[in-house]
Amino acid sequence: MNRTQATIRDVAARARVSTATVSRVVNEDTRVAAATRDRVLAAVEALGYKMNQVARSLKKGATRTVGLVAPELASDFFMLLAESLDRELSIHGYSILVCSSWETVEEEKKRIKLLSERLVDGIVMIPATDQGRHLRSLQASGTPLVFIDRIAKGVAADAVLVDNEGGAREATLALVADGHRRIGFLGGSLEVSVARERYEGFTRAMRESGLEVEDAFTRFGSLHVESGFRIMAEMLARPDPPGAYFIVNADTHVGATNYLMTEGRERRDGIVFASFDEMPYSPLLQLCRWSVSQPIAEMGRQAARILLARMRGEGGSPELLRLGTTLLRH
Amino acid sequence: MNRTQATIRDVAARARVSTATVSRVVNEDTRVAAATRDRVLAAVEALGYKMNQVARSLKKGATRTVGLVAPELASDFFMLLAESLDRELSIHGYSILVCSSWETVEEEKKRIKLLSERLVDGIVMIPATDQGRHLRSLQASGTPLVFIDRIAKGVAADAVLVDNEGGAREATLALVADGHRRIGFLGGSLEVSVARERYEGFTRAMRESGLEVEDAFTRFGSLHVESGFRIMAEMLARPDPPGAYFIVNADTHVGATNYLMTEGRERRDGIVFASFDEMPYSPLLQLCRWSVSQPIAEMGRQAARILLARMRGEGGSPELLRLGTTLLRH
DNA sequence: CTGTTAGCGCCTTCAG
DNA sequence: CTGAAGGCGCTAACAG
Repeated sequence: MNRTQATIRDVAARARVSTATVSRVVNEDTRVAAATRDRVLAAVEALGYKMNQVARSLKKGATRTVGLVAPELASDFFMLLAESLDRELSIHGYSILVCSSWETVEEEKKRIKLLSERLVDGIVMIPATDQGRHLRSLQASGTPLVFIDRIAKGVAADAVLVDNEGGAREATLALVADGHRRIGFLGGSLEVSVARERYEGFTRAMRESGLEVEDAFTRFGSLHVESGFRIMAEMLARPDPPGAYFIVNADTHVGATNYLMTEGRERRDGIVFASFDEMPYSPLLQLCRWSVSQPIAEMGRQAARILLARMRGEGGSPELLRLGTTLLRH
Repeated sequence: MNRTQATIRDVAARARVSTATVSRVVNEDTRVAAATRDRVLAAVEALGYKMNQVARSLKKGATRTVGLVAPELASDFFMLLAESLDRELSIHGYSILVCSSWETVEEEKKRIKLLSERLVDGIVMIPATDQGRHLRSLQASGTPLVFIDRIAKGVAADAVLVDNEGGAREATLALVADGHRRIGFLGGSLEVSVARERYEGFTRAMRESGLEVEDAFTRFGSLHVESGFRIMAEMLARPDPPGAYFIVNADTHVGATNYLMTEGRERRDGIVFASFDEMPYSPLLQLCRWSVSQPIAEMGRQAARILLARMRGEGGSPELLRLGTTLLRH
């Protein structure tokens, strides 16, 4: 085994052709005589030649790489998305460079800069916040950007979202139809567009049903398990808490249910949830009556489709896709 | 905004220095006069210069990128690992290129080739199977490789594993101590080292306790939710199923519990689980009495540590790390 | 302290 | 159908 990797030159020398011909062969250019091609391929085989994609990228100004930026990597939503994106993009020869923004704009900015220096051909991102001004320079440089799940302001990019307001409204109306009149809201900060839209769907459904949205029955936290645990505990510490709740996402839902599991059975009797997200472990969420299922894999497919089109150079004004959700009864 | 990205040359021209000086400044080389540095930095600012990392990588023969290959991206274990790795590696300026092997060696081989062509500086992988012969050429090329969670045969690489046998044994012994004598095993294929080792821990504990491992009480599937659901159903379809089970991982556990949730309460009364993995939703796994918690974040940290050392060029024989697990009572 | 120069490995006209 | 040659943007000797 040779210490150093064979280059296109070594192959050329061995096959007694020029590097241009080797390049043509390995790139499947048709304008090469069959005999020459065979000689080149034999040399490739013999030397264990492997193309240096970095050199190729430098020459072509494109890397066949897309960046994926998310506020955190350890979330069910993110991983399903990443899997869907990988499936779609790898078919077309793209690799995925993942990075976490740790839920802050500053870190997001750094990641974007990094990706941009690495000449990624496109970026898919779940923005950490509503703020999108730091993405301007990216756009100016011509790198396609597709938002997914959430959207940031101040920058015109394609986006694949779900109908958060509609889904939340539907779920809340289902609780109302079940006869609940005192309904609480357990959710994430309104600064995150997803949480805000779901809150709006909730309040709209309440208003349409002639019900009051009581501040005392509303709790905002982050979108994490611990937050769900805490705000559920806070809620139940109140004198007369509601029996039904709309919950903003899966993690909050898990946290809230976890809290109730630490309490006695009598404490959770008569408590009912309607919640965003349907996960493999959803059947275990005993208090869940309604869940709003998001088409996560489809979001990944659509984002990949749009990004691929942009990377192919297809122009046009930004596409804003809002996919529907499905209400499930448990 | 200029149509084309400024290069080191544009900066050099504007600052009236050579490209070498610009290179020194942007690479924080100290041997540059303060006045010159300032002029260069001003030009960098004015032109919005951004280093082309692809060109840099070509020149240096290193990309500050590590590949992460896993059988699937959509698993809680994988995503926690990815997060931990990203945290550790990004500190040192490395980015992560993720790809899925879709649980097959052929696909794994393709991904490895891709990563290797992209000149990643190192690879962390959860092998899809025991087979590791296709990783030989990678090793020969000098790219450091660290296995995590599982290990493949036929190739000498560093590995970060957990004590699967010990953890499974401990959990099984706990069930025995609770008075159970008829204990079933719900698990993954023995061709996956993780499942095989846990099965061995289970049988060892049974043997040590003077108990029989009955084939009729043993079910192998994949390591997924659906598999857990199915094998639990199969087990309970038997005339006289056991009341206690050791379950090989979180997904199988969720699947098995999901199945029991579809059945009446009387059906699951008296059924108890001991299982590998502790997840945020674990409190919802009502039938779980004992769980074996894996230090996933620590595995990521250790893998990153080893990989960074290898990428720094530190030699030595492969390091095989086996981290301990923690038995938790529920 | 700064500049000149020679590539890293590949692609791509342009000739032949 | 094939070869020669000039970079892509950056770094690293080597001079000065």
